[in-house]
Amino acid sequence: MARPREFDTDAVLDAAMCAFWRQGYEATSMADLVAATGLQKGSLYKAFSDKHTLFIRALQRYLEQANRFNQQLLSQLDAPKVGVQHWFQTLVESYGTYADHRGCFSVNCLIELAPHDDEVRQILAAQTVYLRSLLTQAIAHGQTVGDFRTDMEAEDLSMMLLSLLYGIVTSSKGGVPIEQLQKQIRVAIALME
Amino acid sequence: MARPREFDTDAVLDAAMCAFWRQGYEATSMADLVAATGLQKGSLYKAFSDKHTLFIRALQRYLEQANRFNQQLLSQLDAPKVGVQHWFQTLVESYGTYADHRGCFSVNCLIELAPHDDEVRQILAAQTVYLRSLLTQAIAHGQTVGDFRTDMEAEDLSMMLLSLLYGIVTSSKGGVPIEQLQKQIRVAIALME
DNA sequence: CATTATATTGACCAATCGGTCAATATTCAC
DNA sequence: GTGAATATTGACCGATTGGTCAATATAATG
Repeated sequence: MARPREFDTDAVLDAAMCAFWRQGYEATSMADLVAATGLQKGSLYKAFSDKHTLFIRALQRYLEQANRFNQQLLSQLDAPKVGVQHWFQTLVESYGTYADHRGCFSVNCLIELAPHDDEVRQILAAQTVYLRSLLTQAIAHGQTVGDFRTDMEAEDLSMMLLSLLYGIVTSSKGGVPIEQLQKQIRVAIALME
Repeated sequence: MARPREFDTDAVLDAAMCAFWRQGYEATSMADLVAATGLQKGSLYKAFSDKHTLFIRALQRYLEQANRFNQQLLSQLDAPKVGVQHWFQTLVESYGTYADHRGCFSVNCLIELAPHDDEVRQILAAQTVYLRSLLTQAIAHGQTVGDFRTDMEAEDLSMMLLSLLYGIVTSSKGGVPIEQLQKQIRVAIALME
């Protein structure tokens, strides 16, 4: 018995996510978001309360999509080493080939917001725990089938691999060519054999 | 034959650097810089032209100081493995224990500015080249004395180690405890033996 | 002391910031 | 069609943004 929404919430969140992803939180103005989403300012505020809430919603949507990918590529692998390497390569190829060098949204948020934004920090901490559990499981499985060295704990190897991922996507923001990024993955995987 | 400066340029640059380091470029206003440096707005503009120029000067000063440290700890090591590990640990201990989680200024700049600020990107690219050369040299030396494995190129190992450093300081911004960061260094060094 | 040259100061500026809201439009239930 | 409920619109707001500048102060030179 009321007027229905004219826009698709998910599409609007995707557009906002893209803007925040490329420019960061502070550098993205409400005017940018109006342009990116196609909504009027008032509609944005009516639907999402304020800039920060809209940002959190966009971040959460990003993580949901990322985790669908992570879960798909890291769970129940027949060939853990190849699987982990493929997951890593695919991520870096995706993040490292955007012409606008937008990098990884999670890493961008860690750097720009985590130190002073409790909500963002908490969301990203939970994300790290989840991703690490997927990665640790894959590596531990790989150790049982001889894919990875067993003189180191799977927990420690997964932590290192995750930090390396963060570092590689950081390098990519400075314009390091994709071939150099890919080579680092091969080196890291080789060190874990 | 004219009135002399009342302030010390380096001290002002240090104060500005600290503000940019903690809050990022966009989130630091000229009002913040006035408060941090103790100068009046007009004096800041007279001495440094504009916000961006001031930022570049602060970044350059940061890199000079960082490279004095890097050069001191990575050149002509009698015990390359211990030396590299010590350099790494000292950096991470420093970056990972600031109460404000400011992280590494270079990494912050890579994430926030490198994609759309040519000057910053160029400065950081040169910095990466320099730091990598120091690190590669130390590792190559270590290979000749049996400290590091020789089945991998020193170039590749140094690249990986540098990315790992970037990743570890990124993790530190999310509040990962220092012990976990230090453990990653030990694991990485062990993998290189 | 007068001149020259630069430094300091703080009032001032247009533009933009995030955010609000009254007016209008649109839908469904009756 | 009427009324209730929500959506959309864009003008509007005070605060803050980066930046300017005329007035004043301070030094070295002659």
